[in-house]
Amino acid sequence: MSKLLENLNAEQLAAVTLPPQAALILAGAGSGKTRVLTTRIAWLLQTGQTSPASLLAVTFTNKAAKEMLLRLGAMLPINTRGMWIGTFHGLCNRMLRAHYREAGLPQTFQILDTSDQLAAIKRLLKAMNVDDEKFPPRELQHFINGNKEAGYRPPNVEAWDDYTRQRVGLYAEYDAQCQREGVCDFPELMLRCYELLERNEPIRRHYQARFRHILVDEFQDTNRLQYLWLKMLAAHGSETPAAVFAVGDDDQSIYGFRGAEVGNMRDFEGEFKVAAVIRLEQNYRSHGNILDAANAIIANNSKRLGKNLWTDQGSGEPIRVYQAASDLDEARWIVEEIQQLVRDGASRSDIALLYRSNAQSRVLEHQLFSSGVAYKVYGGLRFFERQEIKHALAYLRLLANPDDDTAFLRVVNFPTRGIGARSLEQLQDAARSFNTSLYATVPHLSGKPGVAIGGFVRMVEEMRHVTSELPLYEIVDHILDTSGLRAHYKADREGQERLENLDELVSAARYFMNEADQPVAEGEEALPGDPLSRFLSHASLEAGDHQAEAGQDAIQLMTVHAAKGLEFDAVFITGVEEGLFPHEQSMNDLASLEEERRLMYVAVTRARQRLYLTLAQSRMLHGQTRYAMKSRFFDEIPEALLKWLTPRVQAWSAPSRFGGGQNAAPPYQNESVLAASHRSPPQKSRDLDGLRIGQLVRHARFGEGVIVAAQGSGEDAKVQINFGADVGMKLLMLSMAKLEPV
DNA sequence: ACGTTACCGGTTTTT
DNA sequence: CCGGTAACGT
Repeated sequence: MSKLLENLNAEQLAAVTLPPQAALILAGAGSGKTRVLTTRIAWLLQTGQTSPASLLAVTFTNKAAKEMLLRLGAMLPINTRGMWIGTFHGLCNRMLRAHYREAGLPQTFQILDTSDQLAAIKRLLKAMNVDDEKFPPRELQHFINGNKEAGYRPPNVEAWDDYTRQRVGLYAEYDAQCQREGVCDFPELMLRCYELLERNEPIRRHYQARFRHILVDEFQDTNRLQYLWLKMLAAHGSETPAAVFAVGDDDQSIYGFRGAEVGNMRDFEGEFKVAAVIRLEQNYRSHGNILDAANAIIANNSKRLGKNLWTDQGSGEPIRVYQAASDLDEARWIVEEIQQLVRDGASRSDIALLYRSNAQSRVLEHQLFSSGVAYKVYGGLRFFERQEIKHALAYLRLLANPDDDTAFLRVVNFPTRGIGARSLEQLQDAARSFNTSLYATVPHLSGKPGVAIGGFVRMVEEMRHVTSELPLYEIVDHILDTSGLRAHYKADREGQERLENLDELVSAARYFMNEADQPVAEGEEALPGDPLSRFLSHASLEAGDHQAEAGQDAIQLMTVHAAKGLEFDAVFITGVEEGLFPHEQSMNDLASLEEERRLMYVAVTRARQRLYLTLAQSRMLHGQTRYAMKSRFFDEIPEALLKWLTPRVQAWSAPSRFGGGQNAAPPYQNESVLAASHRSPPQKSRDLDGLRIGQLVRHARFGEGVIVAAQGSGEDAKVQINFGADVGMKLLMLSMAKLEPV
């Protein structure tokens, strides 16, 4: 046991060894959060305070759950298989499969991912003849999910206006459709599970008596429904509540936009009567200057639970700032800097390029590519989301649950088998009048459509018959051939990769049987459901890696959101500009501005040794050049921590070019401690009082603005300046206006 | 049934 | 600017 607790600092030790009671651990970035969580579990088990079966640990992502299991397995000689450690949705799915009857679901209910759900909503609107201009499917999806995640069924939604009442009606229709088809969307898994516990006393009592310790990771990301679910499962308010051990960081709450409620932390502290909040503030990741900057930034937020990171590693290097003339120059400079770092011995995979929005990656990628620097972009299409994989899964879904209309429509005519829109319309009308699923309606269909679609149904029936006794991977292999999917992609000269992915699906099924879903050993708890249903759940709940093909040593490109939880030796935060970071759609109200600030805090705290902040004075966005001012976050970092690598700009502006046009980007000098690059000065140059296009200036009356264009020369020189939303665009005489470069 | 063209819209994202 | 979708034409 002592070995387990070795090398923990005082706060970590206190957290790990807390008595069984509600606990809130405020774990700052890089403070050993995962370590505390897993050591806590190991300690509870090793000291015999609890058994693997009476413990539940919940995370947000599969990655985090896997990590926890892995580390736990390394700490203790126990079999972690069968333990209730997983994501919120994964655990709910497990419970619903075990009690599908009580939950009012078919045994083989299928899970709709976000795009399936959208398709289902579109189909509903069409069937009900609802104008999708008035009720945009995406908006409706957001409405439905938002309500589910707040715990509201249609009757509970407060609808004061007509429009909302109509949307509530559609919400109800949508739920009815899902029920008819035997499918659950993601929030439905949570809500249905919550209601199961709420309404079924024996089941509720069973789990409440069973789980004596509940551990929650990333508590700041929980939504209202997840909070209620935890409260229910923990038998909050009863004589014998479970001990909930919640770990989180309010300063890293960056998912408010998708329903996360940081307020849950405060509520938890109050409602669960947390005796002592433990703060993990010692950071083992970053050098002092980086932490000082992070602390200084986040200190500007109100409503914090309060926390200050510190390190004993020393201040380290200053934070390097580079202000480029354009997004292209920014990218170029970064790539040069990276090449220098690599020459100095840095490993590419320890360098990250972070950005606020995905659109920014394009220029960076282009520059990396043309310089021959290996890089990896995170956040693309995932394996189980690929078109060909979704098609194959749709056949499998029909085998498991023929009432799944989403799956039916996806493949009834793919590969093409002469079933057109008109036939399907007829089928959908008939299904509506019979109130049966499409599949079940087919036998009632007469005429030519009946024959064509009947053929499809017979094919699926045949598949089901032939595969009924086969192991999972052979089922998958079989449907790929019988459905004609393989043949289809084989005939397509661009289908090679898709074919390979289909083969990969067979491998995934084989792997799933062998590894992820082994038959249970003696005394272990069996996972509910048949192998096929389990595999399909797995595919929906764990859509696969974010196309990060491992192996090659490459620069890591990702959004700041995607970087949460990761760390790198060197981090470049790019596009640190007003309007981009903070994003313009989040600059205007305090709550979202504070989320942007937390995002910046997350970004900064990713760096171990070296942090770069870069920005560009002009940037191509949505097809037009935009000029931005430096981000307000710069003003929140003590000047002494920053090292500006951009020298004071000397105006190198030729009148002929100054007026805009193709070559409006002003030349500049570049002087980096690391990568001194030499660019030839322009042929014609002229000092315009230290001003140039893209330059940020201050005007006595109008405040700060950006020079957008200029015209004329000498006495007649005029500059056009954008002073932001309040003042707007101004054309000023250069000789009259007193402009100060900022 | 499938290809072409016109339009729109455009943070962040896991399950 | 660029991708995704919808409507249109063959």
